[in-house]
Amino acid sequence: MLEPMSRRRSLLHEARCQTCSLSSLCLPLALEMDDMGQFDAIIRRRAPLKKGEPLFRQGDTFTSVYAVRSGSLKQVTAEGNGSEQLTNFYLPSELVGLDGIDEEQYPGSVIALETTTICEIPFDRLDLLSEELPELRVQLYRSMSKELRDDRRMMRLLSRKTADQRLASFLITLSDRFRRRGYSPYSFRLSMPRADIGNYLGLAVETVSRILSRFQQQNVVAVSGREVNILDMPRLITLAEEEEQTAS
Amino acid sequence: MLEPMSRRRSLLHEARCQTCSLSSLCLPLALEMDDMGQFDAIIRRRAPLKKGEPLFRQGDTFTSVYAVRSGSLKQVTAEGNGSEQLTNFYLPSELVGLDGIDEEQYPGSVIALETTTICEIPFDRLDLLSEELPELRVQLYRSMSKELRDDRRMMRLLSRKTADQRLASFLITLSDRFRRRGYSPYSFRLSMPRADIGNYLGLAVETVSRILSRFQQQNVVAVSGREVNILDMPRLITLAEEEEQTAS
DNA sequence: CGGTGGTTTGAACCAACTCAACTGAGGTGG
DNA sequence: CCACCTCAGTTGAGTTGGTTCAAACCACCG
Repeated sequence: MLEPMSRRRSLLHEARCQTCSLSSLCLPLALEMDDMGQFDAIIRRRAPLKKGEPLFRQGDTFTSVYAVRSGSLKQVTAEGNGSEQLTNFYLPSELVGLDGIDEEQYPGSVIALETTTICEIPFDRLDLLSEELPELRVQLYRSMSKELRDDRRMMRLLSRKTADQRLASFLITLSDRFRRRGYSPYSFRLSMPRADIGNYLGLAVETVSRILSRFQQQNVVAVSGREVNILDMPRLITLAEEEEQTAS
Repeated sequence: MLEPMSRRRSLLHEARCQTCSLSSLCLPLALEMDDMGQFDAIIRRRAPLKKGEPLFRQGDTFTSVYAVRSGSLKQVTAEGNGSEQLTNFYLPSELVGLDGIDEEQYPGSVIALETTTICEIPFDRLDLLSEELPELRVQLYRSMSKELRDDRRMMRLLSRKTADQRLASFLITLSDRFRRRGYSPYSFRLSMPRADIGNYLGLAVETVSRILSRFQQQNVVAVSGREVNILDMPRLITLAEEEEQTAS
C-alpha cells in the first residue's frame, strides 16, 4: 500500500504550504512566511485517496480538519432508515470536517469522488496555533462563517427553488468555484455522477438528467457525459434566479 | 423611547453573565468565574426589542454577535426578486450573527418575534479575548460547528422529508430546545405565525395548517392558536422519521 | 462480446401548491 | 356595547411539478 520512496518524498515536498499553489485560497491565506512555516509544521501528509475511498466515516472520532489539495469529495450522512443525504461537495482549498468539532465526531462520511490528495490538520494543534496567530484564528472563523452562509443559500435553494433553478444554480456555483481556482469557468468536468447531483439538490436522478437535456436543447449548456460547457452564462443566471417569465 | 432609570439599572444587573440563568448554555459556559468577569466586561447591554423590531438588517456591517437572553427572533434573507426565505429561529442562549463574520456584513435581517432581550458581543473584542481564554475560543468554534451541523440536518429535512415529517421534526426540535432551557417539552407557545413556520420548512401556510389539524385529529398534539401540547411524543418521533408505513 | 454501472427517455401518479372562500379573534371608534 | 374592519388561520377543490416505475441506451472493461 505504501508509495515508492521517491514518490512519497515528492508528495511531501509538494505538500509544503509555502510552495502550494492553493495557499492564497486556503487556511493560511493571511499568514506571513514565518508563520506559514509554523502552520506547515503541524500538517500531516496523507497518501492520496482513490475514488470511492473515505477520508473518514460518519461517527468517527473528530481529530482533525482536512484541506483538499487536489481532487474532490462528497459528504454523505446516513439516516436511521438507510437513506443517505449528500450535504456537500468539497473542492481544492476547501476545509472538510468543521462540523465535527462540537460533538467530537464527524456527522457524515466524506468520500473521494476521484483520486484526491489531502492535508490533515490536527485540530488540537490548530487550536493552539490559533492562539498565537490571530490571522489564522480569524481565517478559521471566516471559513466556518462562510460555510454557514453557503449552507443557508443551500437551504433557500432547497425550500424555494424549482428543479430548473436548482440545476442552474448548481452549475453557476461550480463554475464560480472553478474560476476562483484558476480553471475555466465555462468548461469543466463533473467529478460526481448524476445520482450524487440529484441527492445533493433534492431531486430524482431522472429529473437531473431531463433538465440537463433541456438546457442543452435550449443551447444554454453543452453536456456530454460529465463534461460541461456553459454556452450562455447570462441565460443560465436568469434561469437560476427567476422561474416566472411571462412569455411576451 | 428610553426606559426609566430604575428599570434600566435592573436590566443591566440582570444582564451580568455571573447571575444569568443561561450561563450554562451560553457562550461563557466553560469559563471560570474570573474569566467570566472578563467576558462579561466586553458585553454591551441593549434595550429590549419589541415584536417586529430588527436586531440588524440584511447588509448591515458586521460588528457583533448577539446572544439571546429572552424572547425569540427569526432570520430572513431577501432574494433579488423580492421573496424572502426564513433561515433560522433563535431562542434564549443561542448566538446570532455568526454567518456575518466572513463577508463582514449580515447575510440576512434578524427580527424579534416578541419582546426580546439581547446581549451584544463586539466581535473584535471577542476575538481578542478568545486569544487569552482557550475555553472561550473552543466554545466559539463549537457554537459555529453546532450551527453547521444543524444546518445540514435542515438541508436533509428540506430535500428528503415530506410535509408531515417536516412538521413533526419541527415540533420535536422546538420541544427539545425548550426542554434544554428548563421549560416543559410538552407544552409551549409558538412565538411565530404559521406563515413563518411554512416559510422556514419550505411549505405553504395552508399545508402547515392542514397538517397541524391532522396531527390534532390523530391525538398526537393539541393545538390551539399558538399554544401547542404534545400528547404523544413517541408517535411524533415516528412521524418525523419514517413516512413509509406498511399498514399491517 | 456479454456484463455492469451510469445515463437517458417515456408514461402514469401523487404530494403539495395555488386559488378561493370562510371563520374567528382582536382592535377601534361611533 | 356593538358594528365594523383587519389579519391570521382554517378548510375545500382543482392543478401541477417532480416523482416513481419501467425500459432502453451507452460506454467502458475484463
